[in-house]
Amino acid sequence: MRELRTSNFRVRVISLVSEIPKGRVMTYGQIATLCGNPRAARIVGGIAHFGDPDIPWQRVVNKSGGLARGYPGGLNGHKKALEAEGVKVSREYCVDVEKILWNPKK
DNA sequence: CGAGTGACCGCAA
DNA sequence: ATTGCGGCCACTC
Repeated sequence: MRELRTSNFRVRVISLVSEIPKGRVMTYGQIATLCGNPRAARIVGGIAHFGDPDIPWQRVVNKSGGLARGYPGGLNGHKKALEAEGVKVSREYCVDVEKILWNPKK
């Protein structure tokens, strides 16, 4: 079933991130890995930067649990967005990734 | 079609 | 412990 290669990767990432429940976050590396490309973590961020208004990219953080660098508004905007979702963000823009890391397979 | 860029990750000094 | 560099794949222009 690889006929839909129309940016299959992008569709996969979007679908995955789009299914992240409120109060939970995922790391770029994990998303990329679940997508089938553990080295495509950059692509995930790239797709987010290009635009996908239907996707809560705010729930996507890096492996360090830190917020994205190029988020519109800065880390403070991203932090606010996560807190609005019920995610506890440290003042250093770090989330309890070990606590709220969401696993779709589970 | 080709080239450049990127919201990352991992390792090395 | 901290900082710097490269690599990888996909997306856009």
